[in-house]
Amino acid sequence: MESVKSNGTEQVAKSSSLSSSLSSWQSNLQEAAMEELNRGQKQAARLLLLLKGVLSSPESRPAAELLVDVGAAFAKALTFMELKKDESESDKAPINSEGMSSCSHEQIKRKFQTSRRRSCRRRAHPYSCTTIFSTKIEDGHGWRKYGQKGIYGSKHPRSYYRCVHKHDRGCPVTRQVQRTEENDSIFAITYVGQHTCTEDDRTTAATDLQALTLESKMNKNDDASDDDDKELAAPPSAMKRDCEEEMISIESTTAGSCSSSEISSTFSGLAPLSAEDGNYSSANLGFGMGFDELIALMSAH
DNA sequence: TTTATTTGACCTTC
DNA sequence: GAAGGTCAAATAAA
Repeated sequence: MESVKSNGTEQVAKSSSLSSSLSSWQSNLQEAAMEELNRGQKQAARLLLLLKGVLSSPESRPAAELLVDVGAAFAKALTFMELKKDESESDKAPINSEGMSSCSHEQIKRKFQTSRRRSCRRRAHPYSCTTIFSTKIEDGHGWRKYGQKGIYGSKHPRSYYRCVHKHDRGCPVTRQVQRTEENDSIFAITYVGQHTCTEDDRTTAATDLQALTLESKMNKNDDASDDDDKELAAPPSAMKRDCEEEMISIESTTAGSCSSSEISSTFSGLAPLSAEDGNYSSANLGFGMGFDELIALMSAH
C-alpha cells in the first residue's frame, strides 16, 4: 500500500482511515451531485413543459434547442455518475480523482459488454453500423423486408430489411428495426453498411435524418405510435413519403460490434453517447428528440 | 401477374 | 446448444 519509513503501523492505520473517510466523503459528494443533477434534469423538463407553447414558433428555435441541450446534458451527466457508482459499488475501487470526464468510453463499453453477455451476440461483419432511435422507420430509402425474429429477452420482434437495390446495384446495406423496451413508440433502427446504390444515397440514412429540424418535429402530427406490425411492414413506397423523424443516433465503436439492443439497454432516459468521441451533436437537436419524448424520458429517469 | 411480406428452416457465431 | 441472421417457399396484396 505504501512505504513506511517512520511509525509504520500508525501511519498505515491513519492512511487507511483517511482513505476510508475520503472515500466515504467522495461517495457522499457523488450522491449529492447525482441528486442535484436529477433535480436539474427535472427542472429542465418542467421548464420545457412550461415553455412548450412559447417555443413552438420558428424564432424561438435556438432557445428550444438550448433547452433540449440542457436536458440532454443533465441526462448524460447522470448516466456518467450512475456508471461510476455502479463501478465503485461492484469493484470497491477507489473513486477516480479525474472525475466524470474520464469515465465515459470504457465504462460505457463495459456496460454494453455486460448486457451483451446477457442478451445477444452478433455475427462479425465488415461493415460499420449505426443505430438511431426514431419514432418512424421511414428514412427515404427503399427497403425490402427479408426476415423477422423474436429476440431473446425482448418483448418486440426484430425486423430485417435490405436495400431494394441489393440485386440491381449491389447495394449491401441492411437494417434492423425493433421497438425499444423503454418506449413502444420509439424504434431502434440499426443500419449495417452504407448505401452504394446512388451517389446521393452514399450518405447514410442516419446522416440524412440528422438534417431534420426542430421545426418539423414541433409541427408534426402525433401519428408516431401506430400499429406495430403495420409500421414495421410498411412497403417501400410508404417509406418514401416525407418523414419527420425524431431520432437519436449512436455510432458504433467498431465495425460489426454494435447492437441495437445493447444500445437501447442504456436508453432509459439518457442522452446519446457517441462511443467514438463521447459527444452528441447539438446541431441536430442534441439527441434529436422532440419535447414529448424528452420529457417522458426525463420523467422516467 | 407481379411484387412484397411472412415465416419456418437453415446457417453462423459464440 | 442457444441465439441472431439470412434464405426461400408460401402467401397476400396491388
